[in-house]
Amino acid sequence: MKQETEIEAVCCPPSETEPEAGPRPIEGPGADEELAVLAKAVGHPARVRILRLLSRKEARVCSQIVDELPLAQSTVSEHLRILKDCGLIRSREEGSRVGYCINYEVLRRLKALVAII
Amino acid sequence: MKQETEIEAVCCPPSETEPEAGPRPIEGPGADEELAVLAKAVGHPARVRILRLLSRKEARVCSQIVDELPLAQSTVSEHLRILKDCGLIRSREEGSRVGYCINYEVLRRLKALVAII
DNA sequence: TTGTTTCATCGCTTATCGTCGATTCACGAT
DNA sequence: ATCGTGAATCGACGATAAGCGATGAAACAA
Repeated sequence: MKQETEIEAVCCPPSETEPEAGPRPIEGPGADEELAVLAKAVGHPARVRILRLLSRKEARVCSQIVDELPLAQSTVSEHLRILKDCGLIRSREEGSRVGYCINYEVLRRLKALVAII
Repeated sequence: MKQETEIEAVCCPPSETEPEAGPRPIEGPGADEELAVLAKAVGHPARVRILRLLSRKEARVCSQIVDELPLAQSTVSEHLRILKDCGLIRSREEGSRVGYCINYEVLRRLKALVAII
């Protein structure tokens, strides 16, 4: 049996290609760039919607997310890729499906960066 | 004598064309769109930098901001316009200069919208 | 096997963004 | 009046983003 906490049970493991999430400065040029990258990813209504769907657990797998949005499957897939590239979400293969979940570590980081503006 | 608090003394009055800042829902489609608009405005390093300069009071007037950024004056002016259009900053004519300041009401709103993702 | 489902990726078109130099406009100073 | 300064706007350009349909790959069902 794998060691799974309540929250990890429905979430996705970190991937190798995921951006580093270690301790980083919350100010300075690097932080400016980091905040800009995360904010840009959030800067689209469809992606905000996706984040909320995942956060509220109203959807988990790709096909469910597609059903909730008035966009083509390929477009939704692209939005998911953008959110994944900046680390805000993670994915896990589940048979023929793909489950997505929030990466709360990066989301906390975004909140912290916004909070100190 | 005008009624000026410590903070208002260095800030700018609301403009007529400024987006409505009344009580609005923090969830739902409207909130998604609102968060996307604000996040998109923050989604550029130069604009993050401008917000920090204003927040830390390291710069106030346009020419100071231009001096702090490695961009042409017209480009900085465009970034200022984008931040102003979404309500995150305000401007005030000061003789031949233009003073800018954070609109803390809208900034608080952004923080709240991000916080509940 | 063959078909179906699920999702990512490719190719393409259109729209928006970012940047700049040049121009214009409004003030103050001379 | 003219000049100079500070800032917004304009026009153009390349780069990036957003959207879609079509295709491809993997998993499951029959």
